[in-house]
Amino acid sequence: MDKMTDDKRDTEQAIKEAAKKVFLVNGLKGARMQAIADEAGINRAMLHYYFRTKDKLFEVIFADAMQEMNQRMGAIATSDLPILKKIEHFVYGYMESASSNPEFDLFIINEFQQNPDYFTEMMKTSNAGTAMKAFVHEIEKAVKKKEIVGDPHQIFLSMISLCVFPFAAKTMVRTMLGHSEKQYTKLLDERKKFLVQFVVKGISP
Amino acid sequence: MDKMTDDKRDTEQAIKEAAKKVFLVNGLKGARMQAIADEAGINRAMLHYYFRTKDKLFEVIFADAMQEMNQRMGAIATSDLPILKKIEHFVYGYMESASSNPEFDLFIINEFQQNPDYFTEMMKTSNAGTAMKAFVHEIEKAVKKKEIVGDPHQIFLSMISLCVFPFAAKTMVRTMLGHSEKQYTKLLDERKKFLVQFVVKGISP
DNA sequence: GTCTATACTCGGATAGAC
DNA sequence: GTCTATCCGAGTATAGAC
Repeated sequence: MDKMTDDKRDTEQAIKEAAKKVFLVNGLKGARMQAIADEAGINRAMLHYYFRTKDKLFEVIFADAMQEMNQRMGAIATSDLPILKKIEHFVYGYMESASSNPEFDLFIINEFQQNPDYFTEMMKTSNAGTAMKAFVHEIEKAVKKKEIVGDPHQIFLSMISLCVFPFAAKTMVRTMLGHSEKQYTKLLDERKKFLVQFVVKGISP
Repeated sequence: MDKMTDDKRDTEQAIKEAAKKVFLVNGLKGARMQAIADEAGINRAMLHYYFRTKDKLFEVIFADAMQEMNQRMGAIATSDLPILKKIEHFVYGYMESASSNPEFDLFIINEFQQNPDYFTEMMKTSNAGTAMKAFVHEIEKAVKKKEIVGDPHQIFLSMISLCVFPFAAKTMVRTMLGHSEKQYTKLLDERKKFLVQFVVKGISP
């Protein structure tokens, strides 16, 4: 009995991990149930046994992914450090989180694009939304106090762009720059430091 | 005879325009031949008559798209203005071009991701590659002359990120900021001016 | 719970009449 | 050149034996 339960949990967990991998790389439509089954070391029928349909399986994985996004954006919410420290904290937090899951950014962008309504709703309830709004508000306050300059939305959008794009468009950029996987990883690693300086200078009065 | 030829050209052209629309939004795999046929006001069989297969049709459209990318990047290559003017020129050129074709950026990123080898080859032959390399080189020279500071690749990547991301992740960012289509368009329009100031400050010595 | 066999659906491609 | 009918492969989902 215990054994059965454990087996079940293990299989379920194995499927989830496999599904995450495959969905992140290929998206909902692009993912193949066979690929997920292979990755999990089981056969297709099992997937249906545990999760009924592809869509249902995706929803589970996707909820996890949103959870991760919340955490990333949570890098924002912390404490009441001065704005420049907060920015530094966000850049490092996001970039490090993204490094351990490079496919994630493009995945989210795409799924957002294909199902805007679903996400609009999701955004309201999730704490990613509130964390971000809070951060934008911090920027607004700092601008009012003349600690930094520029339109708050533009500043926020710029930070997101600078952090996310290099991961989302990884293959394209790598090809453009003619970098190897290793070189690009190095570039991304060094980028944290560069970005903090770059952004801080860009918005200083 | 003339009439037939004209009809043929017209149909072919109609298909190309329809295909471009559908492929840009849905990508190669996501696009449906039926959707293209509907958009062009003909039936599916015609698509095959004119372009044989979906892949062949895509290649034609894609070549056009790369052509467009070349032009965008061509905004770089121009003349020997001082580096800061060149940057300004690039930002305005790219953003305006992207505004008239907002789906393009995400499309390219995705197809790149899914077929890296194909593009790596494409990059070598196309002049988009050379135009970019030239621009990176300009940045390198300017850094050496101490006109600007920072790692040239980081600077280049930052410019691309700042310009491309707001279009590529349009829906996601809009949702995050809670903007309407109109508000977001305004944000993008104002962004050109913001970016030039932001970047110039960020890399000034 | 796990497997094999099979049903069903969708979408790209072809044949053949006009 | 254009249309209708049809084929065929791929991929999801289910039935049923073990």
